[in-house]
Amino acid sequence: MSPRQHTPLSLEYILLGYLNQKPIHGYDLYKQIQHPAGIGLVWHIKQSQLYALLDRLEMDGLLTSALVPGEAHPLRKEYNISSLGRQTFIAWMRSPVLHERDMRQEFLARLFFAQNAGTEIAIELITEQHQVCLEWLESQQLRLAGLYAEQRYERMVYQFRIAQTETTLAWLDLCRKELNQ
Amino acid sequence: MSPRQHTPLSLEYILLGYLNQKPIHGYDLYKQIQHPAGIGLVWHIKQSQLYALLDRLEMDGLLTSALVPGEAHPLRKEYNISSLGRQTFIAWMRSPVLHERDMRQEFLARLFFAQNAGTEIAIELITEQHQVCLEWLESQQLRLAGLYAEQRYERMVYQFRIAQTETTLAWLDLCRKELNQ
DNA sequence: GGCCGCATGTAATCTGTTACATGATTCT
DNA sequence: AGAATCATGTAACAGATTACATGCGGCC
Repeated sequence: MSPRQHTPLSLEYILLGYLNQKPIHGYDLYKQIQHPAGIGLVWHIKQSQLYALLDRLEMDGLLTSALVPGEAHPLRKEYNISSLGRQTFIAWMRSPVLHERDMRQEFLARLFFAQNAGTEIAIELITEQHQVCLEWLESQQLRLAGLYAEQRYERMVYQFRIAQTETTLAWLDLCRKELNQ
Repeated sequence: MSPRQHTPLSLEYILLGYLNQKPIHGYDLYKQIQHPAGIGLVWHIKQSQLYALLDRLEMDGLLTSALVPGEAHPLRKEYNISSLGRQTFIAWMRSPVLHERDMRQEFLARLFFAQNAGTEIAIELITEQHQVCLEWLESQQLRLAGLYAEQRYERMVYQFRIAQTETTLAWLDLCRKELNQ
């Protein structure tokens, strides 16, 4: 019956999540997802993939679309969530979450192999990564002030990212101390 | 000249990293990568992908292979890193690292969209995730004792994972408090 | 006129997963 | 004899990236 052989993954739920808020067209949706105060802080997507996913979600009946001819802009294709789409989204929101098993931080891989490269290279690596984290933190701290009290959930996701980076910094310090002994 | 159109990604460097330690065949390498006290804690790979990558690394001249007929085991294909492979690996180890921009934690996506689902659902979500993190932590704590003092780098990666999860727990508590106000 | 931003895509390729195939050896 | 583990893959597909194509409207 179903035209799909696979279960939709998180990216598709994220699109449904945005469409659950209001109808939107691809270009605007892309900008919203990219926006670093929102989901863009932790989740990325390419424009070409976005359009492809919207297409597929429509084919699967989770979205409907309507062409909006432009007065002051080019032709838009505005998407709207269907009741099936809304059901699917809610089912996802309520399904059990797991502990993420795969973190794929390139830095961790390098540190792991530093055992064969010698202590000095490991310390260099740690120092460099420490610097990168610090710079990122400094570039971000300013933004927190810009998140108003009403933007609760944006702020939470933001704070998560900050907290994780601070933990990484503290851990890097510990590693460096241990290697200097 | 080169048969490849792409630059190798981290997974391929991880294979080179293991092969830089000693010659090994696919099956053993797979078990080492999977082993949760090592790189397996943060990086996953499927067996079929592993064999495919080894194949490609050999075609690219980064590895050589030799068949080892078995006395007490089936036929093995033992891989050895080439000098080009070693150069490639070292260049990767010394290249600049970036701050990871993409974390893709499904839980964060759900929390973000909880703004449309209501506070109760958000609190439910947070409570559930808190439980998942706690259970994971408890399942892991025992292992730290098993990592001897010599296994420095394994222990560091391990401690990173633990610290990140503890930070997540603290952050979840903060979120819950804020939503309960 | 030329460039930038808006807006939607296509094609090719690469990365990673799922499912399956095959045969040897070891354990019970 | 049968099951589990050792050992190496193939085929098909899904997910994601890169590069390119196309056209409209507004601004300098």
